[in-house]
Formats: sequence, C-alpha cells, structure tokens
Amino acid sequence: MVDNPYLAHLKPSQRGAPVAASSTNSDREPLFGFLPRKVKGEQVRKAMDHQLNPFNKQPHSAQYRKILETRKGLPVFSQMDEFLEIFSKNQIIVMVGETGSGKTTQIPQFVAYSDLPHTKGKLVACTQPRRVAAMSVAQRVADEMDVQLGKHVGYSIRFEDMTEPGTTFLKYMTDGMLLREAMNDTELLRYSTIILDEAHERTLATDILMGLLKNLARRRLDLKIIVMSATLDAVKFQSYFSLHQPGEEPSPAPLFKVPGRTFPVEVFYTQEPEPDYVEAAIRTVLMIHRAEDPGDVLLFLTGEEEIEDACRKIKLEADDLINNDPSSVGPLMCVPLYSSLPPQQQQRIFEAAPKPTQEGYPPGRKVVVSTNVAETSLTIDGIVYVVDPGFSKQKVYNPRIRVESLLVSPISRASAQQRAGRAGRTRPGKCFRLYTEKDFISELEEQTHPEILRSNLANAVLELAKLGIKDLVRFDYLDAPAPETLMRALELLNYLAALDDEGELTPLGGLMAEFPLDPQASKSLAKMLITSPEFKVSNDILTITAMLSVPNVWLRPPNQRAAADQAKALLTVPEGDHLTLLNVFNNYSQNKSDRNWAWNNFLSARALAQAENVRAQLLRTMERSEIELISVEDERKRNLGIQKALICGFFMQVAHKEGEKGSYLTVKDNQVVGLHPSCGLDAQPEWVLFNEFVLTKRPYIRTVTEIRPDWLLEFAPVYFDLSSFPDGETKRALQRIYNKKRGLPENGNGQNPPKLKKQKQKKDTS
DNA sequence: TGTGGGGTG
Repeated sequence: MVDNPYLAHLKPSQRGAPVAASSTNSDREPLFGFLPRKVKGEQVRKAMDHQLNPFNKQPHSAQYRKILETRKGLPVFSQMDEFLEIFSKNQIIVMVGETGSGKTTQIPQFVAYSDLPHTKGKLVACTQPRRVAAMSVAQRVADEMDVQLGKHVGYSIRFEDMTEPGTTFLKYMTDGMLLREAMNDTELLRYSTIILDEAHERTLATDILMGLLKNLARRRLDLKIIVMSATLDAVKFQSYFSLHQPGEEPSPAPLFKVPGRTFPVEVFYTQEPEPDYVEAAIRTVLMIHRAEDPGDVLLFLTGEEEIEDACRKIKLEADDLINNDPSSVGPLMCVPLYSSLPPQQQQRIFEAAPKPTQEGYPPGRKVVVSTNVAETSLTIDGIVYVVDPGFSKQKVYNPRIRVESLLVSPISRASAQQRAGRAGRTRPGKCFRLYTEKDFISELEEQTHPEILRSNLANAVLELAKLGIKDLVRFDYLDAPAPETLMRALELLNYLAALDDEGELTPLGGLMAEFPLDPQASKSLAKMLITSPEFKVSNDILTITAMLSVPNVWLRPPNQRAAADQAKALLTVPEGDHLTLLNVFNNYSQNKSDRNWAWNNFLSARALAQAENVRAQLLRTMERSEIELISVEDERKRNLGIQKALICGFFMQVAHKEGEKGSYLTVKDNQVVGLHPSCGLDAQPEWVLFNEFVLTKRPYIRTVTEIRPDWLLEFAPVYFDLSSFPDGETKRALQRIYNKKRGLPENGNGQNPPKLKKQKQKKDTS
C-alpha cells in the first residue's frame, strides 16, 4: 500500500483503514485503493460512475453522465479489462483499432486511470499527425472527463500551448512537437506513458519517434509506450518493437485489438476512368444532392485552390437547381476544409446542414470539400456520402537533383478504405469512387509509401544529430531511407557546416537545430547571427526568414489580377524578391492601425500574422542565444548587407544566366531553369540567388535576388573552390571573376592558386 | 509567364 504514491498524502491511519472506514474514504476519494499500473477495469468503472470527479474533486455534471453512457457503447470500452491487464504487464503495446473503435479518445483516459500520472508529477502524451486532430480530440476528452480544456487535459501544438504545468496530466500533441521536445530532453522524463496515435500514417515525425522510443525504452524501464494504428500493418509494428530477452528468441510486442464500429458502406465505381476528376467530382456531388436520401457529403480533393474552386462551382450549380425547382431540391451548404484555413472557418464543418427553404420542402445538405485532413484525424458527424476521386498531394523527393516537390498522385488502397469508412460513422452510407474497380485492384498501391522514403532528410538528420544519434545510417528505422537520400542529407549538412567532416554536430549545427525551419533557412539565420556584426542586418534577415517560412503572402483573385499585380508592383524592390518580402513585412508593421491594409494591398493578412508569429518565435531563440538585433539606417548599405548575408546561407542555390532567352543554369547541378513569373526583378541579372526550385509546367526558380559573383568567392570559398568545380560555362564565368579579382591590389600579389580556403579579412567591397 | 497535402522553440 505504502508504495502507492497516491496514498502518500493520506494519514497513516487512512492507508490501512478497515473496510468500514475505507468505504467512507472511497466516498470522498474515487481513486481510493488504486495502485498505479495495477488498476483493474472494475475499479475504473466504479471511479467513472463516482459522484465526484477524481481529478478535480468536483461533483460530476449531468453532461458527464450523458457522455459516459455513450462512451460505454464504444467497442474499446467493453475491452477495458483486457487493455488494463496488457498495460499492467507490458512496457510496449501495439494496438489496432479500426475506425469507430474509440481508441483515440478512450485509450489515453484508460492509461490515465491506470498510470495515475498526476500522482507522480508526470504526463501521458498522445501524439497526432495533425494539429486539428490534437485540438479537437483534446476538447472532446476534456468534455468526457468533465474538466476544463487546458487544465487536466490539454493540447500542445506549434504556437499554442494549451496546458497548465503541474495540472495537465493528459496531453494531446502533434508528433512534430514531441520530436522537438525530445531534442531538449532526450530522456523525455516528463512523460510516464507515450502513445503514438495514427502510426499507420507513417509521417516522418512518427517514424523517427518510433526509432527513438524503441531505444529509449531500453534505458527508461519506467516508460510505457503504446503504438496505435488503424490498419492491419500491426505485425510489422509488433516485430519492430519485439522484446529481446537474453538467451531467448525475440518475441513480438503484444497486440491489443479492438474491432471498429461502423455501419456498412456501399462502394460504387465508375465504368470508365474519368478524364477530369474535379469535374466528375462536382457532377457526382450534385447527382447525390438531386437523387439521394438526406445525409451530408464529404468530397476529397487535393489542395486549397482546387477546393475553393470546386466549392464555388458546386454552390453556383446547386443554386441553379434550387431556383429551377425549389420543391424537389433542398438548400446546399458547401464548406471547404484544409489545414491553412483559419481555425474559425475550420469549425464550420461542424455546423448543421441548412433547414428546408419552407415547410414540407426537401431538407438541406452539407457538403464538406476537404484535403486528406478529413481522411483520418477528424470525424464529422452526419457524413453519409463520400466522393473519392482517388488522388492526394504527396511529397516526392529526387535525391539526384535534391528537389522535393508535391505531386498529385493516386492514393493507396488503405487510404481509399479509410475514405470510404468516413461514410459509415453514424449510419449506413455510400462511397462513390471516381475510378474503376479494376484500377482499384490492380493500379493502386496497397499502402501509402512512408514519408521517410519520400523526403529530403536534411532536417531529420540534423534533428537526430541533435538528439545524440551519430550513426544515422544504422539507426533502427522501421523503413530505412535510401542510402543516397541519407548521403545527400549528410553532404548538405556538411556543406552548411552543421556537421563536421567526421559527421559530428558542430556548435553551429546545434544552433541550427534550434530553429524550427529547414536547414537552409535555419543556416542562413544561424550563420547570420554569427556574422551579424559584419553585415549589421540581423533584424532584417530575421524578418526575411520568417516571411520565407510562411505560405505565400500575395493574393491574386481571378477577377482582379491586374489590380493585384499593380499593388504588388508598388511594394516590389527591384534588386530582389527577398528585399521585397522585407519591404512588405515592414509596411505591414507600420500600418498595423489600418485593419484593411493587407486586404487593400492584395496581401494575405493571415500569412502576414503568421510571419509575425514565426518572427517572434525566432526572436526568442535569438535572445536565448544572447544575439544582438541590428539594422542599419542607410537603405543601400542595408540591402547590400542583406544580399551578402543571404549568400552565407543560400550559396548552394545560385544560378547563372545562360544565353539571351532568360534561362539560367543552376550552379553545380546545371539544371536549366527560368525565373518564376512571380519574380519581381526588373532585369535579368547575370547571377542570382534563389529560395526554391519548383517544378510546375517548366522548372522555375522562385523568390530570387540579384547577387555579385565575387561575393560567392568571398563568402563561400569552400563551395566555390574552382579546382573542384565541374567544368562548364558557370566555372568559366567564375574563373573570369576570379582572375579579375586576383588582379585587384587587396587580393595580394596574384600568385595564389585559385583556392580560397580562408579569408583573412572580409572587406566591404561596396 | 503562375504555387503549399501535413508538421516543427
């Protein structure tokens, strides 16, 4: 009994109290007699039915009792005893719960009742791949536990920490957030149990966390880990997390399985492949609206633009239908859903379908047009029809040319099944697949490729290095990335001086890992911090970095393109897009009192607010590192300083003009690229630095700034060491610059070989 | 001549 810390606050006489006394104790104390991690289902159910809430000692509300009754109907609830027993006996559990099992809301609560984290000052964490999911599930569970969100139950996502230290013991969080935390506390000591939810989604962060936790479990025997997944790749997780007892064969991690509770969903396929899936999707939604019984519709499309466009068209067509025959067609409400939508508008998906236009007329219908966020993570009540064109945007990475891009690609069969399942949450439903059954069987991959196999791993490798994991090639991945991808990542980090030649994390690399940005961007920032006294532009680079890390700020409504372009021209700085971004942000800051400023200038107020947020976040990191914020008054000097500072971070993303048709060749890779049409440069400079390479109709470089080639030799001498430079026009151009530079008096006697290992003194060449 | 699925002290 005494080893139960929960009882430590009780008087000794109460601890071993006789039966009669203990019944009065349990009247006031719902968790009386609970032994951490040895709790039985019967005890939990009793505590749940208790008149007092064990966590805040308040009487349970009527709403609590109502929700509890529905919870008791969830499949996972009837297996509580089984779960608690497996939880008591094992350190690592793999759990499979199909859609509708209630795993995401119930398992963390069961764990809380058994683990009693609040009695030992610890937390139970449950990770989610998406922010919306972390927020909405936390709210739901707070309601279920009859506590205020942000108190005993909270969530933690970037920019928003809804937890109260010392009070919160159940925390939903994004997987990326837990990975960030692990960088500062590799032992994750705050947590007594970590639950990785939606593991089947195989996000980059979840995959790395699985590797870390597998390792950590050996060091921290008190840490319990639950890996939850919706589909049946459980065997893979089980063998990955298998137990190795000395002298025994490895035994797979125990499996806890809960059936789903869904209604049957009838699946329809098209007879022929659809040439235009957006058009076909709109047609199908309207067909449902005209001909099918009441019930809401969920349509999956691939991105913001496509979704907004489809919503407009559906609304227009539906209005036509209603105007033509109001007595046979009900009103239709069309709601978009994607992650970059403001949270308030995201909430609209939960609004009820519209009422009939007049009594006796057909009921209204809600149509949610969504990206993959609605595929798992988010449950929308009332969905009866799913329209699945079979596509989503997926990251693809080409390590040869080091380019990561988003490509509209066919989804996997597992994904298609998830989507269909969304139609059967509340009653039997229908799923319309806009592809043929033959394609479903023979063309779709069984599972979505794990993200770790489709990404540029530079960031992940840097994070792992910060976590103290040195042998990245032999890190225990569930699916090991291609060696070339790892090599490219290591090579990039070495060029950026984040890793030294032995692969050890440098102090600069450590600083870079602190910033929640891509290595390129964090490098430019970190390097700028170190060289800021020289360029005196840390304040400006900070702003530019923030602007580069948020979505596009320029709005260009289809019917006001000319006006938008005009507004943009007024803010454009001819030397380069980076300076333009700085100018936009500064103007935005100066016009904070004018609430319509962003709108009047065709700028996204939300993206600018986000940039402000990121800037503040980065500023805090700078302050922690005690680095000064500097800016120079003189605009010409400042712009030059910024251009030079940019080179320190982006020297690998430089292109040289080639011929007269406006095409450029990227340095070393020799890719032929064009300036993106959004580029604001007034001429076509010989040498440019770019933020990103995009592959759309043609290969483009986007966010481009003019530079001087001698700065490349000056600020990135190792990368631009001509003796190791591939032959070509770029090298010849650089050689000319070098020869010219060698003739200059400040560069010595002209006897140096073309190898600029170290610059003694960097002088302002302006 | 025209873009971002999801995530990050």
